[in-house]
Amino acid sequence: MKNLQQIEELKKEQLNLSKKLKIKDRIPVEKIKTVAGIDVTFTDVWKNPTTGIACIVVMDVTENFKVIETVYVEDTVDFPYIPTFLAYRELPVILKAYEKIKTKPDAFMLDGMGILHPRKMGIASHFGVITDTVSVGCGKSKLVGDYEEPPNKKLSYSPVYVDGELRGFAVRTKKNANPVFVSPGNNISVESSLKLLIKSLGRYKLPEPTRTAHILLQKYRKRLIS
DNA sequence: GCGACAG
DNA sequence: ATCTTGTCGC
Repeated sequence: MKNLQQIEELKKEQLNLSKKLKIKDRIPVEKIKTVAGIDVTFTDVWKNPTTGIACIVVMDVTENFKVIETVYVEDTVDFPYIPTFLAYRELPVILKAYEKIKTKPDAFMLDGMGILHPRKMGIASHFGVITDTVSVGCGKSKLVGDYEEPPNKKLSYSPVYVDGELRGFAVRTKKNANPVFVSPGNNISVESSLKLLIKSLGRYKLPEPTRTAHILLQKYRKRLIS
């Protein structure tokens, strides 16, 4: 567990980091070619501490999602999952993987939220601020915000608001599938985060970069524990 | 006071 | 997040 004092400290840290956010385009989405998908899994999710495994897959979204580079990193993780503090659990191992990649992708796509977070510091934003990169968060479920269910039609979407402010979109990436939630991590606008998500979509519900990272991790994990 | 709550 | 194959329904 974790004591209340420490949580309050981390909240302050998130608020401080949020001051460094740049929610505007560093590069037009039209010029983005390479997108890195980032995901994390654990050998034992119920245990603490446990071993976390991070995977980063760099791919060219303009060349049929051709994979350019893949890296994996294992590391001990000793921080529980606490809603709104996901970064403190998963970011350390992710940063190790980040240091390992040799190519410099135009943008990063993470599993989870960007500024669609109570303090605008979802894991994608935290990552983007720490590394000063273009990042986007795309999660399978909502953490915070108000929105209306988008129509059941491929690529329909609806805005998600927090404190009356537009923070992201609920996007129906596939017909008959629940919407995903996209928001800027850092160095990109809310509208462009939606454009990049759409640009990163293949024939599945989840964007290819994170979907691929997730699949590769499942295989890596099975090989590791078996 | 009660419910909600990324992975 | 993970345990797990086939099966039902839009």
